[in-house]
Amino acid sequence: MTKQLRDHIERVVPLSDTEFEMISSFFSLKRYKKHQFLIQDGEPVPCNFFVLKGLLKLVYTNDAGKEHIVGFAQEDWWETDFAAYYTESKATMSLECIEDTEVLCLRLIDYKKMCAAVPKLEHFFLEKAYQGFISAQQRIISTMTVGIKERYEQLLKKYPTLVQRVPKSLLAAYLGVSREALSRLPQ
Amino acid sequence: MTKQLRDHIERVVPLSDTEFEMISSFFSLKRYKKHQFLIQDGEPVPCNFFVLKGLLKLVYTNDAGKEHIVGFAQEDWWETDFAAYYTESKATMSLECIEDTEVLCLRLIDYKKMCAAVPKLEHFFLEKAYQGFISAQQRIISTMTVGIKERYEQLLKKYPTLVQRVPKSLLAAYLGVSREALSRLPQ
DNA sequence: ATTATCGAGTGACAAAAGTCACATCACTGC
DNA sequence: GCAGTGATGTGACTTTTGTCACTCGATAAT
Repeated sequence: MTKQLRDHIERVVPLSDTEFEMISSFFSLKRYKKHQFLIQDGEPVPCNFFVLKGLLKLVYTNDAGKEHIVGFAQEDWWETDFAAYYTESKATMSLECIEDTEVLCLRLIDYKKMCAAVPKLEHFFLEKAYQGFISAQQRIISTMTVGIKERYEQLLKKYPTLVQRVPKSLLAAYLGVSREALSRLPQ
Repeated sequence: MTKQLRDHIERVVPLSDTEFEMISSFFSLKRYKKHQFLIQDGEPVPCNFFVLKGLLKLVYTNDAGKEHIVGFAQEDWWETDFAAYYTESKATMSLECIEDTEVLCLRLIDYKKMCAAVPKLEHFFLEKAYQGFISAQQRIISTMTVGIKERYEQLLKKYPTLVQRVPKSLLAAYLGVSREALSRLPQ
């Protein structure tokens, strides 16, 4: 069951059986249906979520009520409103299922206990944080430097499987353009 | 001299005198003049830089030769082409002085040795990485959800001192718009 | 089976921003 | 002092993108 999580962590830091037993005791499994919310804008953020199966969207809704996709999360990805999670404040985004989804939930208290119990996990999360930072910075650069068509092509190249699971209207909301603009791309 | 670095680190993790002595032995002080490059696009990235005094710009230049500002760095900020630094590959960006600048340089090998010698530093860098990720994500949201005027106002509010030290043409290149568009904002 | 709903494409028009050209002002270096 | 450079603002025009309205086809719900 949680072999998936163990494999995921061990791609960065090796674990003994007892270490992983300890780790897995801090997570809880939850199942959500399509259209259900894991995080509601304006409410506390209960967990950081590790996706076992399914697909999520992290959505920021502006004052005008327009939805912008901050990120997607498919199998083996972590997702949450990280700023709110880590500072224990209210969510500014929502996290919603695009498909029926199974996640492992990690509360902030348990994250801290877990890192205290197995210190090498801080190294794992450091690697994840570096990856997240690099990805975010590359997305900023992509937005600034290339047109819609190339951004869409970069997305196709980087996440080919994800693109096929997500409607184009949501991809447009992720790329920061209207669905019409994305629809009008040559080819 | 390096009290500045110690204070900076101790805002996250407390250090003994011997720990800090160890830490400071891994850094080297360098001075650069306005217009000098700390990182050249296409070359290896020697260091992660901690700014003691001065002001830097991290620049991505696209195929058309247009410059885009990925970030600025003033006193007590860390800056480098992180993706290239951490993976020991060639830089895709340049890091250049906007003012005469003093930095503490940390090579990747020394970063690793230092973290091995003083493990709690991984926690410090984890905090920095989380901050960097959150900032980058908020910048993405800002770009997607609000117009130029509000982005500029958010920048003013978040980094009031920095804005005064940087020409508006560079701020425009940071915000992702032409300098004319920024210049034409009402008020 | 027949309504709804959703995803997707398209035309017409408006709004926003980019590009190019030019003018001004402050500062630097000789 | 004076020429050169860089920062800034502005007008004119073009290009891109957003918005609104409509259509079509596939899928889901009853």
